[in-house]
Amino acid sequence: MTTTHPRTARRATAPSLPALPAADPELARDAAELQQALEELIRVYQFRDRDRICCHDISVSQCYALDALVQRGPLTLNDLAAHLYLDKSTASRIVDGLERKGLARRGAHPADGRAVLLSATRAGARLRERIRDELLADQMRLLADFEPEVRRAMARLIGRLASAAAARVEAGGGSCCRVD
Amino acid sequence: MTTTHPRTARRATAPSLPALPAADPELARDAAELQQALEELIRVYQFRDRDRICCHDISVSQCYALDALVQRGPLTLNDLAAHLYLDKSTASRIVDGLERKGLARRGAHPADGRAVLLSATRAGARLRERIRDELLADQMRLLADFEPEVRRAMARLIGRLASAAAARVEAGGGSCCRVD
DNA sequence: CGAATATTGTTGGTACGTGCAACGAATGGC
DNA sequence: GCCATTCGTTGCACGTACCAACAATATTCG
Repeated sequence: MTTTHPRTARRATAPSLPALPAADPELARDAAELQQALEELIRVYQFRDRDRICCHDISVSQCYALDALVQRGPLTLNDLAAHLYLDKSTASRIVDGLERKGLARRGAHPADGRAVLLSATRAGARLRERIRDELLADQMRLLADFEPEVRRAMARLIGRLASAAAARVEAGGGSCCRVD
Repeated sequence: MTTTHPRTARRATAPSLPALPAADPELARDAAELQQALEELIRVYQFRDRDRICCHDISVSQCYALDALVQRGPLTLNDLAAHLYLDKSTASRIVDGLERKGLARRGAHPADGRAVLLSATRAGARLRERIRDELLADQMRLLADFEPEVRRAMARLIGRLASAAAARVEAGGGSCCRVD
């Protein structure tokens, strides 16, 4: 325990894992398999994103933020932070970067003097479109090797998984080392 | 173009997107859906990992590295870096962190005086096991809501997708703004 | 063998990502 | 009008990430 990371050690060891579906070997196997596959998937996609996005003079996080601003219209900083699962300070700095590059704008909130309304500029929307097209082209090349039913199933199932995971997280479904 | 990120601008605009499977609206739709779903999935899982792993006084990257060392036995630094899709300097620093915490060790390579052989310590293996169990428990709780066939399919398809993506990346399937 | 070349890992430099705590400004309840 | 709350920014500390340069060792080839 040399460095005490901020997010560190709210409780080091769970006394006993909370309410598991208990003995279901099938479930356990599926979970392990999924865990392994997800880890690989995330590692490789993170790399891909770094590689593909950074050459547009924009970071991956900035790209995600830009995407959110384009897709979900004007957002307050808190909204954006929540959507990205980031601290508002982090979100603020990411917006700093986007603003510096002229890709996003901080506007006044009509009804709340404290809040800011973030939106993408024309240039931001254009860039986002270009990057999106490139990633999509990548994805198409990758998917072309799969049978149509398989790739359709992939998209659907991953969507369901993402939604379920998001719901879990948003429901506070267990922040770090749960305090019950 | 204020800040010139290292990985920036090897070529700003692709002259014309290389060899797409061209006109297949089905494929395009699936790709777009998958893209969207993956983005959400990765965002939420990254958050989960940060939240779950960091409270063990270890960073997400360090955890991935530790996992690789445990699962794949002793590795050289280059091997580890390749596995994690990171620069060797980054990998070296991550190992610094693990070593400082007594979770990994740098050993001499029997056949090559330049190389180091990285391995996890007992403590490292134990920690990795504990974290793995927690993540797995999470995963099980999440999967418990799905029908058995669905969750099995999820695990399998995500595995296939990850493999395909990894193969693409490793084949140099298109580094940033491809130079042809 | 010995010199040139290549590879391995570390370090310096730079910039961004990330969270927490503390802060000023504005809002809202009373 | 005052106090508590909320919004966003900033200070701080550290991790992540790249590239470039370097020392130490291996390898190739004359």
